[in-house]
Amino acid sequence: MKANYLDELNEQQREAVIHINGPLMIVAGAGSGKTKVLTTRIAHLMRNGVDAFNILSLTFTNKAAREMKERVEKILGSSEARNLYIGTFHSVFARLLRAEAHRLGYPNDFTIYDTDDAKSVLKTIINELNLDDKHYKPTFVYNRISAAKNSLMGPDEYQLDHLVQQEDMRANRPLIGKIYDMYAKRTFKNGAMDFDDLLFKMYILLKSFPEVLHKYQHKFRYIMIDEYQDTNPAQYEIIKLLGAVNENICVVGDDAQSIYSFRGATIQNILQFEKDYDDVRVVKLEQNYRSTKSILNVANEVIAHNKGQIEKNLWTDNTEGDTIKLVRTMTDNEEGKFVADTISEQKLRNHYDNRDFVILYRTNAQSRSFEESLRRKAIPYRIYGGVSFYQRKEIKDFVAYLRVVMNTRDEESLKRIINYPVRGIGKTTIEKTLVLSNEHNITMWEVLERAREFGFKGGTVEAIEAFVIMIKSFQALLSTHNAYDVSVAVGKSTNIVKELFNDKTTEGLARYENVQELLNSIKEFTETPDEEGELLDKSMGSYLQQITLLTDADQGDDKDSNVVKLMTIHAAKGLEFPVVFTVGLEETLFPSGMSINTREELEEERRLFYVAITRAKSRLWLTHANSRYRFGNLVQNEPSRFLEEMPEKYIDRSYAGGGSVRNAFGGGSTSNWGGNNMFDRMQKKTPPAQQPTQAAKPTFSPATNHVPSADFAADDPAEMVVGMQVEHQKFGFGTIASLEGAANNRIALIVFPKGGGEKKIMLNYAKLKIVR
DNA sequence: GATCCCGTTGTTTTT
DNA sequence: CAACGGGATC
Repeated sequence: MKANYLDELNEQQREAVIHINGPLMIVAGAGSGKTKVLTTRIAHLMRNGVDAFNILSLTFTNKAAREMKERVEKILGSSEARNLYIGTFHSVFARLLRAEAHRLGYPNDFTIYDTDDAKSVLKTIINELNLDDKHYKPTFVYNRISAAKNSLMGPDEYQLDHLVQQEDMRANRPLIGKIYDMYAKRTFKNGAMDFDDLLFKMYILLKSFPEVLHKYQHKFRYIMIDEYQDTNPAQYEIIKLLGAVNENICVVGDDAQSIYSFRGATIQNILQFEKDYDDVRVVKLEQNYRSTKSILNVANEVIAHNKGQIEKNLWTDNTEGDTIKLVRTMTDNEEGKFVADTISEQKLRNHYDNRDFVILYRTNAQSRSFEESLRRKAIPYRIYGGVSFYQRKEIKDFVAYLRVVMNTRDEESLKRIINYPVRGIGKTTIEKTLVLSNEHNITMWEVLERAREFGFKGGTVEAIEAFVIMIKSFQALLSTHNAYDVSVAVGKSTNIVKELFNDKTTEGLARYENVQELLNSIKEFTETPDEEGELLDKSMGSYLQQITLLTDADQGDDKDSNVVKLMTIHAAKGLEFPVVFTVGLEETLFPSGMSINTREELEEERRLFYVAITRAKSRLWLTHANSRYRFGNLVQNEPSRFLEEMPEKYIDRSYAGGGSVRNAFGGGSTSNWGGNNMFDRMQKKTPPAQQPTQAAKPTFSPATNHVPSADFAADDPAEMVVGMQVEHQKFGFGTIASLEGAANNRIALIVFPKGGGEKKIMLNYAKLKIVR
């Protein structure tokens, strides 16, 4: 054990670490050494006689959990840390539920449904109710149910709650409560829990079984929660229950970084923590060790635009550093090119490696232009997020076998594989099976097991019996072989591997490789040696649980891969990089057009921006494009309002008008707009063309200089017809030349005499005022 | 039962 | 501009 571990802390950090008993709230500003405090505190607890078995630590990602364990071990110099209970809310509760599920009537090897599985079940139910799944969109219904569960509202409460019912009525979807009810029953029948159930059922478990609650209250005497600002009411209540006896609850968070309200998180949890317990000790970590003064000052000033925060003053001893560069390009492609060029230059000029750069964006869809430009310059990169490996069809199919082997109640997975690969169990048979299972109130699997008894005949019954025997043979294998061997057997007996191997198309090849990769991952999982006697759960059930609960941040962070990283700002939370590009800073994109309707939404967008800025250690670029493709159309975007909230002092706006500068120089061709030109201008600080008005807001001049009428207000697009005179905010007055597209996606061709000629305008997107 | 073509649809953010 | 789903077709 390092004797001097306390010496490495500043005063506030030490105060947080040595507080052992009683509720503690650590308000940890960005880059203030939060992880260090958390890990040191755990080590300190253990050094002061607290048994590792009695410590529960909840994190946001599995990766954070792993790191935390490693760091505690390092401080302690022993492997006692392996006994700590560290993990994400979801994975920890999944593990506890796997031990207790029988009490709730679930199999201990219950399946965990990911979002796709859940939506698929919902779609089935919606169709069963003869509802239109275009009106009752599974995604919409899923979100409603998810929100309900995250506020601990079951189907009955949902249907009895006036406010909720009113909302559904107003949305013209009064039957969501009914769907919720059926969905809950169906997933239960399937022996499956969705993500939200892992919290919701955990709560139910603790509430309904006092002996269970007592057991875990006694076990988890010390509870630590990271990223507390992103917890939702369900998590809040569970923590409250678990911590009620000892009240040794330590929460760590930063209200300025609360960015998950769309997932039910409520910032109130952290704002109210002091009122939840008596004698809450509050420690504020206000020294930032990560960023330059310039970066931190910009961040502080931006976040100051939000109301009602926990008061704190984040400061740093670091150097002032470079100014923050603000860059405007004409298009999204040029934005991509600019970033790639700048990365090349910075590598040469400041000796950075690829791994020092990150490109942060608001939406996953924005990655495209950066991928292209990086590929063109042969800069290796890696995208985090997007479609996960485990969401690919061939992987889901294979995993469905494993799920059925573990839990035959899982109808969703069963339906997926019952005739894949084709084995003569067709649509009619499946329908019949489902009807029988409903009639007799048994699972689909039981119907299959008793197929002959239920009157299936000829080839069908043979096919079914062969299938049942096959699955049972896998189950038998499970008791003598490990997860990997069983998986290989599945691949062989089902012919899936062979079939994919024989498919020589490019996609077929990719699918084959993906399945091989899956098998490899199972192998790795089963064969990773137990670390110093640590008993890891190597069962198939544990594997399946792990892969569905993987977070984006968890995907292979090959420490040695020297590549530029691309990710959403959400995915970047908790990370830091020497050089950060935050891109797409435009109105309707960042802040998102979906989140500008209430103060709360806008403030969350601003916090997101704050998170983006504070990821940077030494250099920060902020970029935006004049126009970009969205929904297949070129749209013009105003620069983000957040850009106006930054203090001039630390900002270098000299490239703000990249496009205009280029025009001023007369170089019209994009292709010769090389990075070197850009770089040269940067070094020489050549004043851009519109320098004289720099002090004002030169960047924010609209594409044309139309000033909207005083009474400008958007009219209903439905009323617009050909020949009508309209006014556009930017393009001025024009005439509708033609209209196309369906009722709610009409596209008008409008002639703007002063605003640049013909424009195609999406009516439900652009704001147009009818003149006559 | 598979494949192809067409139209529709969607872009916040994720455990 | 994708990607996905539904329907028609073989």
